[in-house]
Amino acid sequence: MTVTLADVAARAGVSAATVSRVLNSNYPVAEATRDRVLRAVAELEYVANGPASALAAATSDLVGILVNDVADPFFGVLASAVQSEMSGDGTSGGEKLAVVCNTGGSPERELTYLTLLHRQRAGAVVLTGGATEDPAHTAALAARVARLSAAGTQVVLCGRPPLPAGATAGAGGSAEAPVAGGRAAGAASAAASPASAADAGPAPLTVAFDNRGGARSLTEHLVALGHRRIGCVAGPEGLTTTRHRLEGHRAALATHGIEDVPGRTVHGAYDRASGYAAAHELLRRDEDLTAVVAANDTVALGVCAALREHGLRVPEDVSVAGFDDLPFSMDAVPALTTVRLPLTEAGARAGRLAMGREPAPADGVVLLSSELVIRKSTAPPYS
Amino acid sequence: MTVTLADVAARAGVSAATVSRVLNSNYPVAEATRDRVLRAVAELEYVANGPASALAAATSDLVGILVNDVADPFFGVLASAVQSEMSGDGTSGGEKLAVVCNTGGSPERELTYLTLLHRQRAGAVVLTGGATEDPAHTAALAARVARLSAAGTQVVLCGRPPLPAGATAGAGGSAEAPVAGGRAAGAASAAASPASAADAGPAPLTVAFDNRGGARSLTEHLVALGHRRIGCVAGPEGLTTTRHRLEGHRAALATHGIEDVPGRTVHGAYDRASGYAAAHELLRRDEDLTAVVAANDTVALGVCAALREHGLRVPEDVSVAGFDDLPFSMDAVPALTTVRLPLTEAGARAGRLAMGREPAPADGVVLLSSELVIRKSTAPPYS
DNA sequence: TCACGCATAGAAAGCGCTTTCCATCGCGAG
DNA sequence: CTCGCGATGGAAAGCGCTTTCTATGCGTGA
Repeated sequence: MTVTLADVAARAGVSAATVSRVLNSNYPVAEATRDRVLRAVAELEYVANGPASALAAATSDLVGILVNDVADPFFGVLASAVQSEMSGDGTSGGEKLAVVCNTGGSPERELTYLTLLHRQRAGAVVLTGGATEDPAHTAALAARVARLSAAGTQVVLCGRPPLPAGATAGAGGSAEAPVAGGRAAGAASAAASPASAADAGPAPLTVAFDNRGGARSLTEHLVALGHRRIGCVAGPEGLTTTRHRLEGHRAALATHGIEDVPGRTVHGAYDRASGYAAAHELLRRDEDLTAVVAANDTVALGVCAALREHGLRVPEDVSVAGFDDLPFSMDAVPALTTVRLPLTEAGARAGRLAMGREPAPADGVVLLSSELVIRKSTAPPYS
Repeated sequence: MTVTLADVAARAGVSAATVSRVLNSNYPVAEATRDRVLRAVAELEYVANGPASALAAATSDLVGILVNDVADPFFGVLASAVQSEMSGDGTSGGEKLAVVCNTGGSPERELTYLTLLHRQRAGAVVLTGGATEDPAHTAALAARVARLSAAGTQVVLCGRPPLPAGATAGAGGSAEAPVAGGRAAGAASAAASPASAADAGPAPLTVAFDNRGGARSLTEHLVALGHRRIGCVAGPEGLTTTRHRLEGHRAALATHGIEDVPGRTVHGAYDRASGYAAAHELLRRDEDLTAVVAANDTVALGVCAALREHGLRVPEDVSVAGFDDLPFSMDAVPALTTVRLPLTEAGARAGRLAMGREPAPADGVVLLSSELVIRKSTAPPYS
């Protein structure tokens, strides 16, 4: 079988306890003994049994990161930043296994992964990805998060809004135990309630982007250039991010007394195909748009492609603006005007917060501001 | 504390053994009993302790995926495919926690993660990322992989060549136990050697790309168009992928009797900045290049940017070809001519192989062929 | 010189689960 | 009517590690 602690102990001529102490270096061990143990470990090529350690110590060195899709640059960059921060970047010796989980944007898989991470007794979890506004899912999510917290796991939401305060405590009890009848039920819940208050554990933290402000400044940039007929390819309906960006866009319009024509807004997914389709639809409804703000950079690329097919030049005929400032945006032709979200900073801070390497803000929320990046895809209309 | 198996058992009025059997459904349990247990589980919101299960069952439901950088689309797409295949895609109930680990391209971190995964007793590991040709690292890697295999973990290499056959067995013993002296040493190794032969476990499998063939067809495409002065921005030196692509390129040149001028090849990293710098360098050396083949699509983007700065149009003045056919390549302007690597298929097959859902080929290697994709960035010279 | 305290290391009790025996029950066969 | 067997469920032994509690050996002050 595999080499165990006992084997190492035997080889080094010490007890298992001593080996454990050497490896976890949290107890005084004489130099000579330590050397002997370390040598035995090397000779035997001993690799500790993680599950056993986790069981005994009641905590594992696993930390999780949930993303919608690693293949999407937005999440890729975010995940990369979070991970390098969480796994200690190889610097500190405290090796954590930072793992990223792909939810594929599915709320169910999100819950599943949260449970799986809970099951693994992960030490921390960073949750990114679109937050749906579906109350049922929000409640279920809040309940899961509350349970993770209760188990001592630090949860950090990144790039999404904080969980509704009430839901955290409320949903767990009501939504999750539909079959509360039975003989022991009364006693159990009576015992559980006070405990849950005490066991609340680390409160969930949040690192969010100022989507509203970013969208607003983007549209204002367009308005400042002279655009009045601005199309909007918004993200999927029912996502807070979508709503916030749309609100920012509308706020800018309102500020400048521009009518918000409903037909000029089309919803779609955060991918190129949606942008392509949406742009065609927008053009079908109104041939005279002079600008289009897209849900994000990827969508903007699709919009540009559709525009080109219509024989329209960007930005001479139609200006196009993206969002996120993904890596490829500066290389697009024309280079995309967009709103830069501090993805790397967000990921890093979320990671640090999760690992307790950065003090949590009083209200538990870090709001990161965005920055308008003006490049070549926007210009005055009719130029 | 947390709810344990025993709590559920008590609540359901059965023994812990029964609860375990219900949850792992691998033993006949009467319908009524099962219902009672399931209800208790729901009421108590029981979440099994993964480490404990893993310890008792001597296997965890963790499966790992190693990549260089999730923020890089190449790995993002690959990881996404592997993961959706490994985590059962939500279809089968056998929930695995498929986790992706970012090595950042560092051989050390690669080894570290392998050890960490071993420590967690991962059920399977898919290893992607550039394979260095450094013998020391290759040996160390082979040794780690051998140990994982010995522990029963199925290892699958994806998008990289198979491990050298000899190294797998050889390196473990010689490279890893430098301090073999000591009283118990003789006995231990005597016992270990026969065991390691028996414990060999599942042999590592490989899913590789035909980099050589792809590069060759790409350069031949250029030659067929009439190009003779072809620059080459190769990947980092010391990587097998780099070497294979370069060999393919040179083979094509040789076939058509075109001299392989050393100065026309420049090495760089797999990123945009390298492509940009390399193109400038290439132009400095030879103003009259009519085409450039890049290490991959991302690099090609950088090459295009540099060319543009030189006032050269693509493809009218200089043709540019990429490699990989990443998602953004079709949207580039001009759309990139490139070699499509079946990333998704590779990831999916690697995932299936790792999970034992697909029979392993006799020689343990699956070679996926590439496909030349001709788009707008290549054209006849001087046109 | 002797007791006392400190620095080390060992013994052993679990951590929560899986799984191998066994015990029990109910039933049809002899 | 009794015996044996299949179908269920329980008891208990670990899995490999951490950690408390305890024992030992030594140096030191009185």
